[in-house]
Amino acid sequence: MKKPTKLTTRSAPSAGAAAAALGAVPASNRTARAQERRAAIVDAAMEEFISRGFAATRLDDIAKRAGVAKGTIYLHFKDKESMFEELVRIVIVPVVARLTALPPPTGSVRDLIEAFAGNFLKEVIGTRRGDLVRLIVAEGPRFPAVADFYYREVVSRGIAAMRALIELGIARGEIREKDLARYPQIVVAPAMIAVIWQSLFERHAPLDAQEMLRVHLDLIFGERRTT
Amino acid sequence: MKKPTKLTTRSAPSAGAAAAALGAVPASNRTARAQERRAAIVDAAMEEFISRGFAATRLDDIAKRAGVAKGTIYLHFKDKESMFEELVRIVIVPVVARLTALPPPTGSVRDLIEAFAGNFLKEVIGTRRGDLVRLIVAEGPRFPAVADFYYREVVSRGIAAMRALIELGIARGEIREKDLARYPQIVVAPAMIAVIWQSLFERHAPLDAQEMLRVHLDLIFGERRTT
Amino acid sequence: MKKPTKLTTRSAPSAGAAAAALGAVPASNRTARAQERRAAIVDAAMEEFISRGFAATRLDDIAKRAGVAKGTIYLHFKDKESMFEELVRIVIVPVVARLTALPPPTGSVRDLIEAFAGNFLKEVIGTRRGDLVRLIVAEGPRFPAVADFYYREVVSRGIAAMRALIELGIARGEIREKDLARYPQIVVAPAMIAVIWQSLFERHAPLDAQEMLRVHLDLIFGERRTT
Amino acid sequence: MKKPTKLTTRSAPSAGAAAAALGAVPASNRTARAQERRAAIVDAAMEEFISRGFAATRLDDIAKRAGVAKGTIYLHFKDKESMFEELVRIVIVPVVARLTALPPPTGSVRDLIEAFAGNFLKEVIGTRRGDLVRLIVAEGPRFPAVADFYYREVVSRGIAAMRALIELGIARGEIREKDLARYPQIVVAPAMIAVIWQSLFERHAPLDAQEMLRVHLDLIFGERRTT
DNA sequence: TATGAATGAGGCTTCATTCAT
DNA sequence: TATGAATGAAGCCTCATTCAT
Repeated sequence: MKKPTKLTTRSAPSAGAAAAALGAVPASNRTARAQERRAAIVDAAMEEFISRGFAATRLDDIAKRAGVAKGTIYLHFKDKESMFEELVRIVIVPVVARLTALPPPTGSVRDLIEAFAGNFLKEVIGTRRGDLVRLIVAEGPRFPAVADFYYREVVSRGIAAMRALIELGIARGEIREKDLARYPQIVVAPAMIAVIWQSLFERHAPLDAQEMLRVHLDLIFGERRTT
Repeated sequence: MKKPTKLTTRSAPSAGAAAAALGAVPASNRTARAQERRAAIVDAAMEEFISRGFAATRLDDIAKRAGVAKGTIYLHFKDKESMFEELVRIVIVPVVARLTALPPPTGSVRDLIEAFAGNFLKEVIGTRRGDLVRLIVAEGPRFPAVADFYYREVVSRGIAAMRALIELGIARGEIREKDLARYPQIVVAPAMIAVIWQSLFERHAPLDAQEMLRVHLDLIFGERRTT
Repeated sequence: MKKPTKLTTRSAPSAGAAAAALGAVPASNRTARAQERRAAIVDAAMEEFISRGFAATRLDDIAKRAGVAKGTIYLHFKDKESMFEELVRIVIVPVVARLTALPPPTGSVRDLIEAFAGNFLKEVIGTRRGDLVRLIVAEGPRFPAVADFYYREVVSRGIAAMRALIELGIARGEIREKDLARYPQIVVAPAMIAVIWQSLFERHAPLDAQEMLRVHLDLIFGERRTT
Repeated sequence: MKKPTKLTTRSAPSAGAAAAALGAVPASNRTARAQERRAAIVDAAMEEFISRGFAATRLDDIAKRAGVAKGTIYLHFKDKESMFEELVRIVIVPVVARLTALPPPTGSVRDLIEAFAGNFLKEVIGTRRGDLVRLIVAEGPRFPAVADFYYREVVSRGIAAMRALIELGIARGEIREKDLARYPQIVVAPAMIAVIWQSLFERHAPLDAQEMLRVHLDLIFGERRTT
């Protein structure tokens, strides 16, 4: 992070106290407003970057969508490039946090992976977050910092976690293919493909991602016996 | 840059040869030169678009790299957009043509798919053609014409061909998972992931795509018995 | 150049005054400045378009002359074409407004027309407004919108007004030639010719427009008896 | 004239003789062809300059319309500017020549002027030549050479001739208004206005130029008694 | 802090002119 | 002579960034 968030800084005593006295927000109005604006900018920027790519996105449009003046953006971000880089962090960090704080692994490995797939299906594929993945694929080469961050925070962790699951699956005899632990990418691949497919080819040929992932899990774990 | 480029070379050997191969006649020098130039522009544009994306690529740079004047580009392409769209066609069409004219399918389905994977490995993953795939993923949403073309010429055909192979594999008993024929994407997914991985994360964690694809095929066909 | 121009002046007195006259409020300095700039651009553009014609005029030169940056022009006008079209409106509207609010028609028809000719002489012939007329003649065919506007606001009204005067003159017995009311253009023609003559042939043979118009009126009304 | 016409120069002896032997043209084929091309270029250029103005006319379009290659134009004209200047000369000279060699002035002055007006009506108003006049009005200020030439060859002569006629008319008692001789422009003005009107406002309000000119002559000569 | 008018570098594109064939 | 591909200067316009209010 290049810029510390202003959350706990500079709470204007007078104005802040007044606001507190009125019983609205605990934090100073000043700061609260600023945070709202910042969030609005982040949301708007996300939207624009996703639908136009980095280079084709205009700060004017971001400002308009966020309901702020163009100059305001520069109160929160150094410039367009670092805005983009911070953006990816800002959006991804909470997602990673949530995934890291996963429920304790109980039940079969297939159940675990299925649960994970279910989440992914609901929260990523076909959503704005899915488009973010495509955006990173698109801009990664021109933004090494973004690629680095994404690899470090998401990919490497995801791969590691998946590898652990696979090894567990192998140990428990749920997974037959022992080499799979060396390439957790294989397990994740169809989910990624689904993300990309929705962005590019949905209108050519809709893809039932859920069913595809099920078939893929059947391939890995063997067909599920009807319980 | 993975491949050395023809920065200021005037007679691009490969392109020149290709052009010469097309016309039976010695071809008036005039025309031959024009073809060379066009090829040089195509190569240069490819390179630039891949490494910077559509919007961030400057025609000036393409011209410089191709060793022609800026205006010359406009003798061959209407504008930047249609250059990009034509480019994708120009590069992809011969690839599709080559793949369409495949050798007669003999041997086991696994052998066939393995052969195909081998080709893909050699000709796409980690090459400029692979980068082109990433470029299409990146720019597709802003270039419907490109996405359409790519779906029509590459994706739909690839999926159809793969489906046929899978069905053959099922019929012959090589493939157990019957639902696989409904989602040929699953078979292709790791190859696509490999393409993207090379573009984005190679320097973070090199991926042995060949071995990964082998493991994936083992997953589908069962482990190969040592011959 | 017939009139000295406000090359790099920042506060164009006349324009500024005009702007101030419009808004009752002291008008935030911001807005006032913007209006000044706009006026400066309009003046500069007028000057350039008149002396070079539409196609040969460079926005760079307009900006330089107006003392603003190139981009500033685009805060006020969509593009070069619509700037030109708006310009004609901007300059002509107040003139028409002034003429429409004419003094009550008293005295002889000849006096009226003479008064009108006097105004025309002072305010149009040999002035920048006269050059504008020539500019419209020059660019009209390529700017139908301009020709339309000019016909609607100036020509058709002028012809109608002149026809009314002629009919009055005929009714009062001041004008003998009855068919003149069918072609008010005849009455106006020498004035127009004077405008064009000043633009093109002044240096070859100066034309005493005032005297010419007098002779023309003598032709129409008969020679004036020495009062 | 900056470039001597190639009419009598360089008649390739051999080819020329051969052509002559065949009995076709007396001049060499070479030269004849060149002249044809030159004429085609002149026609095409006229057309384009008239409909687009100098700056907006592209040599490409002239070449296309003339059926020659772009380079060929440069074999006949030094550059775009001098082409334009020569063009005006080329087109106007024969017209002037024809008018200079007028029929011997017989009959009344009114008849003479009426005859002239008739010619003007037929040959100028509403024709390409009329548009040429508008073109000169449009481009004159930027092409002093053109304005000079036009003044010298057409305007001054026309004015002089008209003045002579007016004086004759006054001497013969046909024209009452004696001062008219000082401003022959007055006599010509409606004809010029008609030219401009046709170019600009024909679609808004068609003008019966013939009738207007008749009324104008009535104004000058008094209404014609029915013969 | 917030604004948005102003800036001007930089990109795309056009087109007069050249020159090898 | 004639061609037209090639050139590159120059123009229009956009948009990230600044800064006075």
